Parts: sequence; structure tokens; C-alpha cells
Amino acid sequence: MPTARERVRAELTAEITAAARRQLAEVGAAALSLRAVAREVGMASSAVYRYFPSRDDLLTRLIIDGYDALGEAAEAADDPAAPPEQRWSAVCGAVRDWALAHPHEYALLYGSPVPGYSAPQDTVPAASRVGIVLGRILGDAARAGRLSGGGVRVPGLLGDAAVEVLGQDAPGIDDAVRVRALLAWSSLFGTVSFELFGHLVGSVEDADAYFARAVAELGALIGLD
Amino acid sequence: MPTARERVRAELTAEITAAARRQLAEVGAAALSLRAVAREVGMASSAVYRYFPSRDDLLTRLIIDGYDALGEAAEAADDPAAPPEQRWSAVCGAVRDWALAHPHEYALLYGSPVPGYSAPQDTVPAASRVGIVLGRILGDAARAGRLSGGGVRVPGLLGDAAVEVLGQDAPGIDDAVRVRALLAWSSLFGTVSFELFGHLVGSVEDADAYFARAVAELGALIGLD
DNA sequence: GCTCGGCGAGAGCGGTGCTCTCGTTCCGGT
DNA sequence: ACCGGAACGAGAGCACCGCTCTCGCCGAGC
Repeated sequence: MPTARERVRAELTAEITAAARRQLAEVGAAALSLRAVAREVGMASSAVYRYFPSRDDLLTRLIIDGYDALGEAAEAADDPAAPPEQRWSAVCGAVRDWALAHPHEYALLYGSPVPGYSAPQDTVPAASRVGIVLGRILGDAARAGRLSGGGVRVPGLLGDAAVEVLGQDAPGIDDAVRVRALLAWSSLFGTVSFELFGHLVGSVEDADAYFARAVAELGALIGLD
Repeated sequence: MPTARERVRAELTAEITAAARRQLAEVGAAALSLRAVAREVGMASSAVYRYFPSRDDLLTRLIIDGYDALGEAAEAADDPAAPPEQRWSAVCGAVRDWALAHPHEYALLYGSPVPGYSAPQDTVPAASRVGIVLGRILGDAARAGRLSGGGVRVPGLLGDAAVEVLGQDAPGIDDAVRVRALLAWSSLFGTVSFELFGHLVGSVEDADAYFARAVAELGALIGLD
């Protein structure tokens, strides 16, 4: 049973993060001002420090929330009953849609690191959610024998995290598959980032069609056909 | 014949950009402080405004210089006499090496856009240099008949810039090749960014070996074998 | 009922980008 | 040769930033 004090504290915390998210969407992460957040919530800047020890901690909160929202979008888009290549493109599309809808949050997650700020370990579980979805798709495809390629051993190349996300050794899953999954994962984000950060301006007319083709090519790269 | 005044102005401008680049390497773009630059050069902050109308203009200068430096590295790494897949991996390696050596400048070029700042048109030629190198490699490979795949028409998908960089229609070059080239370029960027921005920590043990494999996979994706 | 801890407000510190003014210095035309 | 004007550097000042400290308040637990 939370006391009244705890309740109002939780409410105020949520209100602060909501205002911070609004401010993030307006001015970006680097210019996120704790004072402006305080103004929007209607209290003195010093009072915010009762809830977040520093601006960086507020940023960490936003980062974790962002990873969770993106991960949730990816999970919601994945229908385990669908064929693998369809699951792949559905998840890719969901990631892109979320990025286009929340460009500043996406930039916070996958853009330049904020100088002087290093993400704490707390962010790792949330950050892994999209990777886990992709790993599940690949694992299912491999177990169903619908994953071509593979067969290469590259000891010492990958770390434990990759093996954990992409499943233990199983029929059809080896280091070559994991490497290609990682590559597809970073390529997907390269493609989304290029579009979002304006590097495709002038080169691509129809961004939707380009993305669809890119996802198909990357699916083929992984071994989904 | 430049007057003495013009000479000292050019010198001071160069000194300011040099100090700014040093500061950029230390604290990153978002924390780049014009006052600190002025301190390092040894003049009042207001005096710097005689040379750069605003902090953003100083940033633009750094961006153009960065694109030029990266483009130069890519051009230097490309040996037109070598086989295409070797040229591809050499240029990819040069891009990654430059990024690892100048992480903050790379983040400035390919990371989150600075909010409220939009790159002026002046940056486009410098930004295109790496793309042009990649386009030349693909064009040469296509003319030599060493590019597999292609054969797909996707009218209205790509813009003029892509056609310009990747050559007019030629035997072996069509929209499908250009799309894959763009995809390879953004995937390369995604791979480098993931490594640089820390998204591969825990998943990849041997970054050099991973990158080499990624480049090889991407080369195959383009159609180089 | 009283005390003590959480709380909000306000002032203050050193920093930022940017503007304005003021005295100087140098360049070009007469 | 000189003088007017343009370029220049310095300094003060404005509004903002993150963060700290102190102070008065108020509610929850002993």
C-alpha cells in the first residue's frame, strides 16, 4: 500500500518524464534543458533534483523508455505464425515506423552519444529487446530449416551477448548466421538512420519503396528467402 | 596579391578552426563551446564572431572539413587497378579507420543532426565524395562484367543524385544495382556506427574480424564476388 | 503532540551563445 | 601625405544553462 506521499511522488516523476519527452521532441537531446522541463511542470528547477539527481539521470530514464517503446513496437509487429521473411519485413517496418514517428528519441538511442554521458548498465535489457525479436525469428527459421547459408566457424569473433540473443548452437544456427544477423541488424539501423538523418535526400525519391527493397535485400542476405 | 590584413585574417581563421577541431575531438559537437575556442586561440569570445557569424557556421566549417578528410581517405585507399572486391574492402576499411581515428568528427557527420541546425547546401559536394568513390568502383566492375545481379527496373524510386553518383545507364548498371549500392553504403555506415557508438559491446569480441566479415558479406550483397 | 525527513522555492556560482558599444588600427582614395 | 571609413579586439551585458545550498514548510510516524 503506497502512502499518499509515494503516490504523488510517482505522479510527479511521470509528469516530469512526460514533459522531458515533449522537450526532447522539440529541441533534441543535446539541448534538453532541465530548467525548461521544470518550467513546463510548473516548479522550480531545483525541485526537479529531488526526483532526478542530474540531467544525465533524466536522460537515462528517457533512453530506457525509448528502448522499451521501440522494443514493444517490434514485439507487437512479430506474428510467430507467419513465414520468416514476412516476420522479418514486418519487424523492420515497425522499427522504421517507430523511428519516423519519434525521430528525436530514435536519435537519442542510435545517434551520436551525448558527450560526457555514458549509458549505464540498466539500459542493456531494454536495448536488447529488438535484437531478441530478430533472434527469435532467425532461430525459428533455422529450426524449421528455412535458413540457407551458414556453416562457418569463427571462434572468438562473437561475444556471449550475441550467442545469448541469437540462441545456443542449434541445427542451422552457427557463428556465420549470428554474424549475418548482427550485420542485418546494424544494416537495418544504418538504413533507417540514413533516411532519418537526411543522407538519402536527393538520392531516393520514394522512401517507402526504397526501404521495402532494402529490407528484402537484407532478408536475402541473412538467408531468408 | 592579398593584403597583410587578408593574410592575418586567413591565418586566424585557420587557427580558430584548428582549435575548434581540437575541442571537438575532446568534448564532442554538442558541447563545442565557442568561448573555449576563443580562450584557446587567446582572444575574446566576441572577437571570434568577426570570423564566424555564429557557432553553427563554425560547425558547418568543421562538417565540410570532415567530409573532405573522409572523402580523401576513401579516395586514397582506392586503387583503380585492383580487382573490384578488393577495392570495395579497401575503401570500407579506410572509412572505418578514419572513423575510429576521428570518432567525434564521424559522429558530427553521420550521427544525430544537431537540433535547430540544418546543413547548408555547401556541404553536399564534400559529403558526396565517398559515394562517388563507391560508385566508381561499381561502375568499373559493371563495365568489366564483374557485377552479378541487376535487371530490375524501379522507375521513380531513385533521385537524380543517385544516378549521377552511380553513373548513367550502362551495361550492368541499372536501378537494382544502384539500390544495392545505396544499401551497401548505408549498411557500411550502420556497421561503423554500431561499433563506434557502442552497440556491439558484448556481442562482438574481435571487432576487426567482424568488420572484415561484414564487408565481405556486403560485397556479396552488391554483386561483387 | 512533537520531531524529523521529504519537499519546494529562491539565491547563487560558473558556465554558455550572442549582442552592443567603444577605442584602436590599418587600407585605400584623394 | 593624409584622412575617412572599414575592420578589429576587448569588455560589459543579457538571458539562459546545470547544479548546489539554504531556508521555511508540511505531513507522517513515534
